[in-house]
Amino acid sequence: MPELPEVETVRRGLNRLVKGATIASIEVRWPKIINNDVDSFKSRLIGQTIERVDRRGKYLLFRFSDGLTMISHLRMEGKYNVVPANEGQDKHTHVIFHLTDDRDLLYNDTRKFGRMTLVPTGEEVTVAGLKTIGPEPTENDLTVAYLTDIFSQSKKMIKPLLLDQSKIAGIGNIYADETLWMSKIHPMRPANSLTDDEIVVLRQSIIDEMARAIKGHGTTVHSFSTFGETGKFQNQLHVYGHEGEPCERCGSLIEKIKVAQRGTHFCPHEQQL
DNA sequence: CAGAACACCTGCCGGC
DNA sequence: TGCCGGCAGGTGTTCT
Repeated sequence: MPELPEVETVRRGLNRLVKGATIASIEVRWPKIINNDVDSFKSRLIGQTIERVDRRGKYLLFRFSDGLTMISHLRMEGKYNVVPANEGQDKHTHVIFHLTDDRDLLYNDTRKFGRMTLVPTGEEVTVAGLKTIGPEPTENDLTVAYLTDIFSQSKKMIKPLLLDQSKIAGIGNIYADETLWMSKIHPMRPANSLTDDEIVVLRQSIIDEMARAIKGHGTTVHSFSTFGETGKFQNQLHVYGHEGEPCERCGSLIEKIKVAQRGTHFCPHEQQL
């Protein structure tokens, strides 16, 4: 469920469903998901109440009553579900938070890539990933001056740069392709070759696209739903998953290539090197 | 230090 | 049908 809009959708769902809930006990079936010592992770959380869930980039931050924060990253396939006690588990359920109100908060993850880390609130910044995370893709945080600065200092291709979480938080493979298409910029353009105008357009595309995707409850690729809410944003994608189909603006066929090991979709007519 | 390659996992799809 | 390679919305580590 991975990019920023999907994580934000999960965050809102969690706040709706488990804010104020208290942990009765915890089962960990795949210990590698927990970055802490598993016994200490469990014992410190038992009896704690979820005060709220925050987000930074693609990281969820569960704020607990006793000054603890559980950092949760879903990576490729992590999902949360809230179910009646002892229901809804399957072979991909790896962590179960039994709540005191006869419900369970389940963490499911087909590929087991997701990770959870428990830290004292305020020490999030010591965790790899959050240590170096860049600004949120919002009007206030992502300034033209900042982008101009980081782009001018890098010869790297623009697409892998957009995916670099230490430069901008929250962009993933889908929205990188979508925002480059909207900005008519080839994914392999060196970052320092972008003109001032292109930077302004790309910045606005990123900010607007993230906001639109959040409004649409994110993109659902494998027909999974989040707390009963299926993201609808996949209906608004222009290039991702549309290889071989005509570009909506010019009719040229969308191509799929590999850029820095990632599948990359673009319009060869409007996005030129 | 930047950048690339690889590691971590499972499921699904297409080709033979 | 079965096996095999390749691919998937991500990031942390290790090696140049």
